[in-house]
Amino acid sequence: MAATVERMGRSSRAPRRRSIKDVADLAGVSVGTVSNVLNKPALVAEETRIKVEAAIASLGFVRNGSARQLRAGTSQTVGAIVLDISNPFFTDVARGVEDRLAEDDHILILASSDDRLDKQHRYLRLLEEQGVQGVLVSPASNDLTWLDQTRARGTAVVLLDRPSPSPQICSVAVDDVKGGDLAATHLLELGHQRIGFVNGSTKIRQCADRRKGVRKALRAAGLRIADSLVETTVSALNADGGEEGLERLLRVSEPVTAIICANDLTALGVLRGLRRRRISVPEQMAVVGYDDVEFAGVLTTPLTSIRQPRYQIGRAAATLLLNEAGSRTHRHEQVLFQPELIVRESSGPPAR
Amino acid sequence: MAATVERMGRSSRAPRRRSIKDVADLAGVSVGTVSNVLNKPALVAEETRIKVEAAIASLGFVRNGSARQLRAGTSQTVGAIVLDISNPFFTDVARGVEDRLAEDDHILILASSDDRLDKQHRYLRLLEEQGVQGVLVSPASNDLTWLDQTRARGTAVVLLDRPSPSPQICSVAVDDVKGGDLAATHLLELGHQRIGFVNGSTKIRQCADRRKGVRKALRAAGLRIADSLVETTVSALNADGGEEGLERLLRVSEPVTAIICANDLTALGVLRGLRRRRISVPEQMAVVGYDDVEFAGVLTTPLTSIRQPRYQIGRAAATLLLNEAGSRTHRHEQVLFQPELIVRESSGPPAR
DNA sequence: CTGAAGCGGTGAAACCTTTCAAGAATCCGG
DNA sequence: CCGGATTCTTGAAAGGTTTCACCGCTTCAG
Repeated sequence: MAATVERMGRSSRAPRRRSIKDVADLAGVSVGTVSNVLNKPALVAEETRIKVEAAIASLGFVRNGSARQLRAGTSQTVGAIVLDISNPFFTDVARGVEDRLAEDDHILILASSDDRLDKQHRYLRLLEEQGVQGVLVSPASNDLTWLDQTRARGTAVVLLDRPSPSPQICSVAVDDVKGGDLAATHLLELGHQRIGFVNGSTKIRQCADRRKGVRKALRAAGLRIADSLVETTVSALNADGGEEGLERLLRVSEPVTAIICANDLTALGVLRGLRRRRISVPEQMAVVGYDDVEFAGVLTTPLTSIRQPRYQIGRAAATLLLNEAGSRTHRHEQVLFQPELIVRESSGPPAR
Repeated sequence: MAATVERMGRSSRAPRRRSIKDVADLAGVSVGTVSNVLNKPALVAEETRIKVEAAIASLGFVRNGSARQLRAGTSQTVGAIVLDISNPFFTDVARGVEDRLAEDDHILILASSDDRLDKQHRYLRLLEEQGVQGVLVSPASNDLTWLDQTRARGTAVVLLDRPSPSPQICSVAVDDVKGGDLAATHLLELGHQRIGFVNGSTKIRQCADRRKGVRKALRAAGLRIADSLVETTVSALNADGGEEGLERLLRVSEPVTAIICANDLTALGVLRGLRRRRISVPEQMAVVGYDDVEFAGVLTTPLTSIRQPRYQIGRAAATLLLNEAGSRTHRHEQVLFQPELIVRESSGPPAR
């Protein structure tokens, strides 16, 4: 992993950027006209426009965004603060945001708070200084006092992957209760009566909601929670956490015939542990994941999972933000997407 | 996947942002002094500083980045244009970039060109307008004429994941020839004499380089390429491509005992195909992937792969860029990282 | 006692663009 | 050929920050 420096060279850089004035001088018009060519081409005569455009091209002129923004009072940037940029969920959301912004010629400043409040605040401040039109935030804590302050200073805010606590705040999220319900109902319909649930801490909103959904489904099927659900909480929602959870579930006296996992990485660990113990999937144990990450379908045993419309979430959030930043009389909206069950080979009926 | 709007509310937003002048008035000092408090606190007397800081806090003042940048001529932003923001490789690189930039209080504007030249150029222009200190670009084509123009206008450029064609250009990349060599050498040391290679088009630089490395290793071991290497080119470097490549390799008269894959997704397809045919890994067929993506180690048969120092690549690129943008007498550097072989269970000696 | 340097702060210029009232040029019908 | 409408273009102001020459005072070395 050692880096090697191969070759070197010296640099000398250009001194000063061309300004609109340089263009005006070259084209023999005033700066106002150049500005009009740039922003309201319809106002300027064909002939003049061509002259100016030629000057722009020959100088390689590029607008100075700062001056533009300072004067016009409006910027072309939007900020997003996500919890973890390495998480494919947020990456896909970001892609949706970016695509939507591109349609309005805006660009995205993407930052990752790593679930830390201090980083979230630091980025929030930097983005405000940049004069972003607004920010999409996947909040790192339940404390939302910063939100009012930020909005009071004129920066629009849309909550990402977190339902809004108030009708005064825009948000885009997914119905995690429904997701848990879908997973459990699917297994119940296959005939399972006793289900294991490898979950994360209920302090995490997503985990708490998914748990709620699972329990709801069991009750709706007329089962007693105490008889039909074996829950285990793991500290890390990754493959190792999954193996650990599996181990605990297998030690329970009355064994489960199916396992729901809080996310696909956890499910991966469960699958790995089952394979090591030569417990076949889905014949001896059904497994359902959550997130439907890209590799879920290409595992040696393709994984049944709950899909969230990640790209659409991003698009919706961007749309809301552009709308909120754009109009003075904006109607705040709370968008709630529905998750979807993707059935693959890892789930089947329980053994006879 | 249908979205539902749950509740609504109306908005009313603040009229005007606080300026440095408001702070000065409240604190009873001049704007120059406030500016000094902000930028050179050492220059201003303790007492005055405290007064000003109190005023800033009580007004909730946030610097206007545009005005600052316009006057100071320097910004706090850096742009990055990557080929695919959904690719974990680039995500991890981005994280490295971001972390490094944070140390210097800079922020990252991240854009994805999706391998399209038009998008690359569009983003390049927008970033220039924003007045970024510089851009990290993973180029979408071999045409680098834009680079000189961009630099002539004063924007620093560092190539990402592409070795620089000239000593006048900074770049950070990984030695893909070495990576191919590592994979092949590993298999040769295990005793394999006849190896399959599922590769992408050699038009892709990474694929061409890795192929070069594989062939080099075989020659170094005294083997004839014609006898020891069976190559197959697949159109898509994903799981389906892998299955397709595997199928072709298995049809060859003199069978291979090991397979090298152009990336881990391809390897996933190969593994899946082998499993379906009940060919055991690694006993009957050894498999080596490339990239060491996160799930490589948690597959049902953990995958031997070639790791690239993604995070470090990002950090290095950011460092180079900050350096190039910062100093007038910058020495251009071409950093080449070395890949690393990660041995897991999918590779073993050939069957007797 | 003098001149220079240090201190803490001031106020105006400069950065580059957009905006807009007003002026110039052109064109039309009468 | 004129008055007036229409179409283009101009010039200057405005926007918020940083920078820098400068000011009046104190301190200190010579």
